Amino acid sequence: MATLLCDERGVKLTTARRQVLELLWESGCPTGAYELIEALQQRNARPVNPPTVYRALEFLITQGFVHKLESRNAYVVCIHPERRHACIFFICADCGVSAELEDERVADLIDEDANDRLGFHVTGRVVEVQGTCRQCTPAEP
Amino acid sequence: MATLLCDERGVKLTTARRQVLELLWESGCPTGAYELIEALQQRNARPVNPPTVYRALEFLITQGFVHKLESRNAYVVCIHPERRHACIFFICADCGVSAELEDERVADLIDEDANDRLGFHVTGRVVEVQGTCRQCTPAEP
DNA sequence: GGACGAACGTTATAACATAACAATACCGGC
DNA sequence: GCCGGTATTGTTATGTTATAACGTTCGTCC
Repeated sequence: MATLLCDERGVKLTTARRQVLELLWESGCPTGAYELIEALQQRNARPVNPPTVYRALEFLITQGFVHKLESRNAYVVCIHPERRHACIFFICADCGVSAELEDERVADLIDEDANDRLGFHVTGRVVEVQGTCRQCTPAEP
Repeated sequence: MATLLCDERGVKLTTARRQVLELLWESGCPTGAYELIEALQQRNARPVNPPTVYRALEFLITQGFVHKLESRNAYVVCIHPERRHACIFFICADCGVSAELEDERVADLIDEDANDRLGFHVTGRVVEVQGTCRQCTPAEP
């Protein structure tokens, strides 16, 4: 699917980029750059230097295939890369899994605050929520 | 003021902690830990190692006197440390200044999403907005 | 004044990220 | 084909942010 989107957009999903994206899909949760470097190293059976992975990540983020979780210094695949969106990340402190949710209302409130109260021109938003996911929260009595 | 709050809470605002807080007040904008190390070094005319500043920051954050801007790896004083609050940071990409705003509605929406859609138990929120502040935004015609 | 815990000093290193430049691959026109 | 320009990758080095581990000091309580 990323392949299709890249074709449409006239950009190239090269081997390195595709592999990093695959690794993030397989991982299923936020993953650090150096974990990716190691995984890529193993997959290709040869040394991989940081810039390789960081460049791939930069590309994938620009294309909207991957998000960076600022509060974790970790990277995670985007669940709907086909369109721009205002998303919120819920990151479980226990199991490490992150859930991505779209909520325009939050973005709208933020933009409203920015405009009305500060005269601030918004270009990007980071909304990350810490806590514990359903699986890791003991059931209520 | 921080002194008073610390007394009330039975915790100590030691010299190192007070100095870091002062430096952040004087700086007036988000400041990196290593900038603080350097500034503290100058102020005290002797070497300061990272743990000194990081420990002070940890304390100040715990007490609510300082926030960490995750998207910047920078630290900034809190404008109302006397109570817990749900705040949003607006960070100017141009001049680097950050504005802190309180908006319960955003926090409520996030908690609502967490509860209703994910069964996620929220313990903390990071809401940081990138953009340009009023001063740095050219006036509209 | 000794036991205890909190804070601090010191050294080393872990973890995250980018600069700079050389080498190579890809792709259009000729 | 092959040339030239551009995008991408390789490589080396280094910059930046943060913490581990352990010993020392300091204040306080009995």
